[in-house]
Formats: sequence, structure tokens, C-alpha cells
Amino acid sequence: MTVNGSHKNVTISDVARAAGVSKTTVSRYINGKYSLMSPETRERIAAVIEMSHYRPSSIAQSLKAKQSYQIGVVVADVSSPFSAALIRGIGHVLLENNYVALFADSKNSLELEQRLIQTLVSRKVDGLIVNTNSYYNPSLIQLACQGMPVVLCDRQVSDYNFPLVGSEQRQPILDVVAHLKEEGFHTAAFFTEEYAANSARFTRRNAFLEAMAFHYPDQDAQSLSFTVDISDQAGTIRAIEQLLGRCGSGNTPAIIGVNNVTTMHVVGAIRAMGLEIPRQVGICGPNDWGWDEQINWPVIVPPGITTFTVQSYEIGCTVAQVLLQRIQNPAAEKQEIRLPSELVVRGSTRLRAARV
Amino acid sequence: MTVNGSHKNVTISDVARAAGVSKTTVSRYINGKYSLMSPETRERIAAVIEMSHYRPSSIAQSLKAKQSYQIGVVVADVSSPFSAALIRGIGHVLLENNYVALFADSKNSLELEQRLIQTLVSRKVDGLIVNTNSYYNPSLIQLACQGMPVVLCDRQVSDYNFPLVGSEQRQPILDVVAHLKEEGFHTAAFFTEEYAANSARFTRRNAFLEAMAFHYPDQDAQSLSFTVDISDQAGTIRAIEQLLGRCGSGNTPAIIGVNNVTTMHVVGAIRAMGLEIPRQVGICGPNDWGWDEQINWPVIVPPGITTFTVQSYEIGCTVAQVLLQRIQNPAAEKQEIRLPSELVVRGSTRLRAARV
DNA sequence: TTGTACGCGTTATCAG
DNA sequence: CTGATAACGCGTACAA
Repeated sequence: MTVNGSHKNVTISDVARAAGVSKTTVSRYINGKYSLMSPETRERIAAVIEMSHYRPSSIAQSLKAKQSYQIGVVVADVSSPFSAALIRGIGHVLLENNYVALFADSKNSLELEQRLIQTLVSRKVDGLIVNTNSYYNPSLIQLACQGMPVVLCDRQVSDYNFPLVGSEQRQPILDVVAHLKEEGFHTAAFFTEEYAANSARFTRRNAFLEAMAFHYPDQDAQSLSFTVDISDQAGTIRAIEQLLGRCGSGNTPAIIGVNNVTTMHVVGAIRAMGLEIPRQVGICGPNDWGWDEQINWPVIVPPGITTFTVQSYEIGCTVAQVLLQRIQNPAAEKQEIRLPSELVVRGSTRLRAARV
Repeated sequence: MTVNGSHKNVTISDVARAAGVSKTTVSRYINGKYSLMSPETRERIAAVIEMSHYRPSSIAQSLKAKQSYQIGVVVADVSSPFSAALIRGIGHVLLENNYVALFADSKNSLELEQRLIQTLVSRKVDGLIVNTNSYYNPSLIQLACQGMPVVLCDRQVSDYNFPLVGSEQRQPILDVVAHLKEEGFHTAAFFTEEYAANSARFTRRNAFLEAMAFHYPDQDAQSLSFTVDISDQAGTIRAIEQLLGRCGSGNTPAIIGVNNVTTMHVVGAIRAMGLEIPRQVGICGPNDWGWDEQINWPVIVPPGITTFTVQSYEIGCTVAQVLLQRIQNPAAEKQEIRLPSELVVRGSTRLRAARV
């Protein structure tokens, strides 16, 4: 049928010629305006399209329509489970609406993020979903001011009212600290990556401070917040040692990880130290995996890791929907949507049971 | 591309008019042909572009150039670690070459895969990277015959010689069975998802059979290959019980998972049964995580899971490079590239040490 | 050194 | 019911 590689792309004109009609009619056929042509022409066009494998060029369509039907999606880290579930949700909604996603991974770098956004903008995406790397982000604000529909994911930016979809940040932390107190942990500690430029981490940390003031009023919460580097296990081990030293023997602290990756990093450090969970130290954190994931690490890692859920897949669906709405109606009021979280208690914080 | 009333999109004509030159000259400026204009005009154009935030429309450019500089990437399952690392690799190489990726997730469904590919094709992607769901895939073959550059990822398709980049399948399985024999496991078993339509799983299974014939010639390898459903833990538990029953008490079998997800699923089942690893049962499998991942589950899950590495990130880089080459030179010889694998022994198969 | 005119594939407008 | 024709934004022979 077709000859080597060099197969010319069949266009609407080719179809028109072959069917003996005009481009206009073919265009009408493509757009389903069958009432504007006789059944015979319709048949004829259908046959030609079938045989030639003709597909309209969405590039030309975009040029004409001034819409690309493409959405730019910039995530901070594809390798995080949060991003994976997010991408699925976004992809699902976009596909249903005949949009396509241009995904890009900013590798936790603001510089790369900006470069990628530039690229996507010049690709004429109709809108942008950004899981940004920086709370201070003038270039993103400028973009929005120029009329680009932007919806943020999980992380807010200062000095501009972006629409945002993310998970609830404060309540789950309050819940988890209450739970730790109830289980009899001597104190709670918060292990976070650099949080200054990351609104999600920042907010969680503040919630931790707030919860500590309530449940552990005699503790100095500030000094129980440790900033760690997930590529430096030795440093994390030192932090844990410091925490244990402060509690004194016989007293068990619990660690809250700021996110999934950090929590797992801390688990690794605890295991490297040979500590017993939860008798010597408790551990818990958010669970970014989407609900349908097969590798459910909090269950698999003994004795089961206590988590609070993050509905990453649903966040993806929602953020895509919000963006599409915004594209249709840019004047709509900007909303900030927070999906609820749920505490799932597992062995890693069941201190009372472990003491029996 | 959005025109939100406030800010019309500035085109090359606008720039030309504002700078008092013709579109041609502006076009030349954009494409860096500075030798074709006087320094003054160059300055003037630069100024206008700067002030107007003009960016050439890559849609119009694509229409003209008959190249979209877009690559379609269809993965079988974004939520698998393999895909995440793969996407990173692909994205990295494409960005460096001024290409952009249209990522799509086929959710392990051939039907969805085909639909997605249709979408991508009508988007006029310059090429396609596919981690396909089916070994029998006429529609993909047809596409290739029509001249679309296609490079496969890890999974081959029958009856057509596609270029492919993936990991080595046979050798690591042979190595791992040899290792199990050496550690004194009574037998090895292979736990796989449906493998008939998946060349990677099929090949690994065959390698298992081959290795068994060599290292465990007295065992019936066929019946030691279990097909499991990762959404059915009860079924997997039954399979493990059957395996244990066959070995008899005092004899320890080891399980090889066909892929990362299956291996973790089996670990979950083993834990649910309360079995001790590796004393009562050994477990190992491939590790799809990219080298730079932070959540390194084989290390974190006690007693450490023996794996053979899959260089997912590098596979992504390579597959993108191969595709770009193919786009440049469609007549080039088709190659099948297999990246090597390495056995990493951890506690989950250290039977001798566990018996001491 | 700069500009004119046309075409890329599609759709909307208007005229039969 | 059908079809010419003009855009959409850009690149490029071909002039000047």
C-alpha cells in the first residue's frame, strides 16, 4: 500500500479532489454538519477519508481557531508519587475534553521551571497548570497578568491571587499531632525540606507549630522542626540522634515528615540506625500515592506507616476542570479548592500497643 | 494563546508595523539572520519585540515547516516508577533538542492506547515513543508503514521490525536464578502478570524457564510460573501457599517478581501471611526506579529486597535520541538497544546468612 | 539591505 | 445543498 517512509500527508484538498467536492464540503463533513450536504456526498467523502486515512491537521485547525487545545503542565518532580497520580488525573480530564497536555518536569528547579514555561507559552498553550517551585514568583505573575490562564497545584505564590487546587494542609497536621499525644509519645518533631519558598511545606510547618502549642505546650516547637536534606542521610541521622538525646531515655518521640519523599527518607535513616519503630521512635507523614496505586508503601513497610491521605488523582482531575472553566470564562471568580485528608493509623505510631 | 479581551496577541505583522519594516525582516531577525539587515533595523526590531513581549507562534511555524517539533509519548502506566524515570529521561533529551513531549497514559489498556495514538497523530507529532500494551498490534504497524517514525520502549511487537530501546531481559534472570541456587533455596518460582501479550514479561518468563532447566533440572519449571493479578491479594496468597506446600517443610523457595509492581505486590502478600523473609520465603525482582530516586524501596523494606537494576532514566534518554535520529534520517537501519542490568543482592535472598 | 507575494491546511463568510 | 474566497501567522523564493 504505502511506499517507503516518504508518505505525503493527505490534506483536506486531496480528499476534496478525490471525492469531487470542494474543501468546504469536506470541512463540513469533518465537523459533523451533515445536514448541509446530500447523503450521497456524505457517503462519498466518508469513503475517501476511510481509504486515505485522512486526519485533519490540528495544527491548521489551531491556527484558524486561535486555540491550540493544548495545556501546559509543569510539575516540580515527576518521580514523586504525587506527580504521577496528578498527571493521571489531569490527563483523564483533558482527554475527555479533547485537550492534550504538554507535560514538563522542572526537577525542583525554579530556573528550569521558568525556562519550561517560556517554551510552553511560545507553543501557545491555552493554559497552564503549575506545581511551582517558588513562593516568590514574579515571572508567573507577569504571565497571568498578560492574560494566560494559570491554575496552581498545591503550592501558592505570594502577592497574587492565583486559583489553586490542592490538599488540605492544616487540619491533617493538627489531627496527627493529637493522635501522637494520645498514643503517649513524649513529643513530636517535624522533619521538612527547605520550606521558605514552598507554601505547602510552610503551611504544614506552621500547622505543626500551632498543634504543638496546643498539645505539647511545654515543648519548644521551633527547635523541634528540623530542616533536612533528603540527599544527606548522615545529616538526617544526626538530627534524629539529637531528637532522641533531648527526649532522654525511656521517652519516645515521633517524627512527622513534611511529605512523602521526606518521610521515606527518614524511615531509611531510622532503619540505618537500627531503631525499632514505634518503640524507640514513631514516624508518620502524608501519603501522596493515588488511591488506585498498586505499590502501597505505607502498608508494605513494617510495621505499617501511619499516614494522612492526599487525594492526588482527584486533585489532578479538579485542577484540570478548574483550568478549562477558566479558559472558557476568564472573568470567573478565582477559587482556592482544598481536598480533604484522612488520618490512617498504622503500626508506626501505635506506641501503646507496642509497649504492652 | 488566550485572548482575554485585555491583551490581543501580538503577531509578526504588528512587530513589523511598529518597527517600520516588513514581516520578512522581522522573520529574519527571529531566525538570527542578522547579516541580512542593518544594525539599526536590528536594534529597532529588538526594541519592539522586547517591549511587546512578542513570541513567534510555533503553531504557524509548524504549519509552514511541516514539522511540529512535538513528540508523542504513550506509556502503559504513569504510576509505575519505570514510567516516571522514563519520562524524565525523555523530557531531558527533548528539551535539549527543542522538542516538546505530548505525554499520555494508556492505563494498561490497548484500546485507550490506540485512541491516544490517534489523537497524537492528528496533532501531527513528528514521531512516537510507545511503551505498548500489546504484542499483537496491527494498528501500530500500519502507522509505521505510513511513515510515522516510531520507537518502542521495552516491549516489542510481533511481525514488524520496530526500533526498540529497553533493558536486557534474559541475562539478569539467569543471574538471579544462579544466585538463588547458590544461596541454597530449594527452588525458585516466577510470579508474573498476564504475559502473553507483553514481550518483556514473556521474555523474562522464558529466561526463567531456561535458567531453571540449567540450575534446577529436577524441578518442573512450567508449574513454578504463577500468573497473578495484582489487584487480588487473596489469589496471590493462595499461590504462595501452594508453592510452600510443594516444597515441604524445612525447604525454602524464592520468588522472582516479573516487574517492580508485581514484586511489591508479592511482598505485601508475604507480609500479610506473616512469613519471615528470607527464612521462610525469598523474594526478588527488577528495580525500575531511576538511579537518582529518593524513595529507594528495596533498601527501605526490611530486610532489603534483592533486585536487578533497570536503567529507566537512561532508557528514556536513549529512546528519545534514537527517535530524533530516525526523524532526521528515516532510512537509517533499525536497531534494538538493550541496556545492561546489574544484580544487587540484599537481605531478602541471603538465605545462608539467615540460617546461621 | 529590504520588501512583495504566495502557500502551509483549515474554517467562516458569503454567494449561488 | 454547494462552492469560491479570504483569512489565521509565519517563512521564503524572488525581486528591487
